[in-house]
Amino acid sequence: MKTKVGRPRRHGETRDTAEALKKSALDLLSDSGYRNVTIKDIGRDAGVTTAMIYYHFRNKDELLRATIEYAIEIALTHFHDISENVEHPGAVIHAWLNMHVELQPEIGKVLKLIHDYRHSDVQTDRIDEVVDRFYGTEKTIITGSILRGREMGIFSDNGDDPAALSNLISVFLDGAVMRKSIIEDYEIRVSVAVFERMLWRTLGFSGQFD
Amino acid sequence: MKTKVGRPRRHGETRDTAEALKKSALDLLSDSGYRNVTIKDIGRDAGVTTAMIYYHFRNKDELLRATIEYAIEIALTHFHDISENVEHPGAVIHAWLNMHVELQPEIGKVLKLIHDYRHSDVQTDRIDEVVDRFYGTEKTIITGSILRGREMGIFSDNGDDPAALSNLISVFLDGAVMRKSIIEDYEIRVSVAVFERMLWRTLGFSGQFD
DNA sequence: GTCTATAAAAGGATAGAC
DNA sequence: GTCTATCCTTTTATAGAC
Repeated sequence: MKTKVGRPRRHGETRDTAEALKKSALDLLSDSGYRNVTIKDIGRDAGVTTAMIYYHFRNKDELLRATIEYAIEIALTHFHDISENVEHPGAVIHAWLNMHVELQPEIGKVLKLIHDYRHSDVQTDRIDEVVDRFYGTEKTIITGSILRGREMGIFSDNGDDPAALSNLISVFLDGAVMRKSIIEDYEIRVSVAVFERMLWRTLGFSGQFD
Repeated sequence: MKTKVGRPRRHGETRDTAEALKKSALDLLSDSGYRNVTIKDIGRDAGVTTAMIYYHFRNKDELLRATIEYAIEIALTHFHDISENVEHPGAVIHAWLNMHVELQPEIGKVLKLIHDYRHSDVQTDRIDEVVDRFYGTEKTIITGSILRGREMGIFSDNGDDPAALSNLISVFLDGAVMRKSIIEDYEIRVSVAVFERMLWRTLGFSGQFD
């Protein structure tokens, strides 16, 4: 993930501090919610004063926007890892589901930030774009796997639209990740496993990779 | 829903204004997010001054807590409507899914408030309780329908735990409602329909009610 | 129960030195 | 690049009259 070129630096922005700030912002904001987190809190957590925030970012909203972009970039890295390193279409989807279980806290943070920001009065254009990319990547990977699986004869073609199925998976996973962040006791691993079984049934797949 | 007895009134709390305030709070908070909404906004929307809020509620957090309770009470009313007026177990689940499509904005508001509140520093005990009741009611209704459907021979018993299936439905619906509030274009109706088909397949049900 | 007026606090943002 | 000090605005909350 090189953003050296193409991303306009605001002033003389150095990586270290700006990134530390985004990291702190991500943690604090997703954990305590926007309302409880002040510019001062974020600075303290990152080990700098508030003035530094205004050196690196135009204002609090800018920091937030940058933080969401930052969080999504990280998530997208994991997304691509799977699509590039896993072959079997069933295994891709399996890995996909599992990734959400393993990385629930991280993905939960991203979702929470997106959700928080959604109906704010801040200009959301650039965030819209990165959110679209987030869900777009997911759709590409899952839809592609379903299609490939059908071509390979692993999945049966029961007429369901692959895009619709992909959407189903995506929505369920969001729900699961969110539920886990609302209800501590929620057994996300079990829940996702039940969903997976249901999915294989729908796709006419045995659930055995190789 | 009579709360006349048992719920301690703070001062001389009259229904009209207090409820108007909760209504306004629910709208504004779920729409713009906590951070953009001030006590003044809520008062203005409800047609009273800020002082009135402090007459009816101890502080902003108290108003919020009351608002969440209020929102969940409303949702629970819809919940019970279905379980009491629909007979066929398949139809109950169908109605359940549909209710989330129809009432997405309202349920979305509730979820958003719950989510917002979750990791705040406010004492969350009373909210925990009402959230548990919210999900508990859902679980009771859906699990009961599945069991009843199996007893009636409408659903086949494939060994899946009814509670786990109920959970699956609940989580998916939360995801769908949330997705709709994040992505305007998301076709929640279609998405839920796809899910329903998948569910009937899992339950070995034709999808025909009578 | 509701308002006006105002106190008290917090938070966002900036100037200027190093 | 980073800090100290500080300003200014917004927001929460209260006192007291009607």
